Amino acid sequence: MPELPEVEVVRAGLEPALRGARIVSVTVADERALTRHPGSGAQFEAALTGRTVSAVARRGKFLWMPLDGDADAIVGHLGMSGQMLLRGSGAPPDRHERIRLDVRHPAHGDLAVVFADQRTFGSLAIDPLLPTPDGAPGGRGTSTPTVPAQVAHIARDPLDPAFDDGAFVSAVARSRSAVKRVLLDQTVASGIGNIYADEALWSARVHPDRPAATLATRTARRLLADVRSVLEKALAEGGTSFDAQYVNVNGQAGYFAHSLNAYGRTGAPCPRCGTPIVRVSFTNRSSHYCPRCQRPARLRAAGDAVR
DNA sequence: TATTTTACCTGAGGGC
DNA sequence: TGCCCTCAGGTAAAAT
Repeated sequence: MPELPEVEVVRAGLEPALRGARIVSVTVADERALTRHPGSGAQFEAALTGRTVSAVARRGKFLWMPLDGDADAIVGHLGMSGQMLLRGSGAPPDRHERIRLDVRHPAHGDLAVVFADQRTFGSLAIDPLLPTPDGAPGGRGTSTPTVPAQVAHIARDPLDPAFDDGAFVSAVARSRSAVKRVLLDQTVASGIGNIYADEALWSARVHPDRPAATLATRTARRLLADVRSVLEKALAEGGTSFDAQYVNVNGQAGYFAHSLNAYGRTGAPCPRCGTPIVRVSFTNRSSHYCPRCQRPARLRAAGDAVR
């Protein structure tokens, strides 16, 4: 499932092919891929034809491609199963292909960018660019301090140099929700999904259901550090692939699935202590954790003060 | 206001 | 072989 590392792999793959490329034609094969776009498929096609892509940017799991003039951008979200694939000009349709952009790059020639999406949770849209409140660049891949309107309510991601650590720690301290829920809240920190939430919590030895506000400040900071190291390691390995659902722009899978310690390892021994990893239901999905390393509650004075 | 639940969607895989 | 059921889960809207 595409989370921050997977989306960053896609962004980095698209960047050299799209930066400076002119959109020659657009084909919307399935309008369900435009659920966040205010206009019709025909309007989407007409509005983009002839425009030039100036960058490929990302914040959290959102991608966007600013267009000439820097007033608007193509915004994309991969949802559960979305893919952005680079194909040769005239390549046959991909399975679950929803939208195709035919582009002409001054150095790389004619290419096709295919948005394919089995479960149709992902989408593309044209969206105006708004200034960032903090004046810092909107996200990875751009130096311009703007974000698409649809991304404006999302927090920066933990790998963003302008990420506000203090705001994260205070959001954790304020919330009565389970700490895993806070990690998944894109308005607190973006880019974290079910896989990396489980991995970071395992790494920090924090139980997913523990009320966020019960974490000591130093524990919250350690959790944030573990979030970062898990994301960075996954990024270095090309992201996590379980099946054909997540691939880079060339259709290749990532390797991080081999490095998972908790997620998807139900019944397998915890790499730290050997206790079998358990899986529990968590808001229509699953949490995986070590019942020995990640205790549901600790005595605050004894536990957090010491470690 | 803060938090929780639900809808959206398709294909893989298990059970019978 | 084929049908039915469950599961995967990010986001935003709706409900509490």
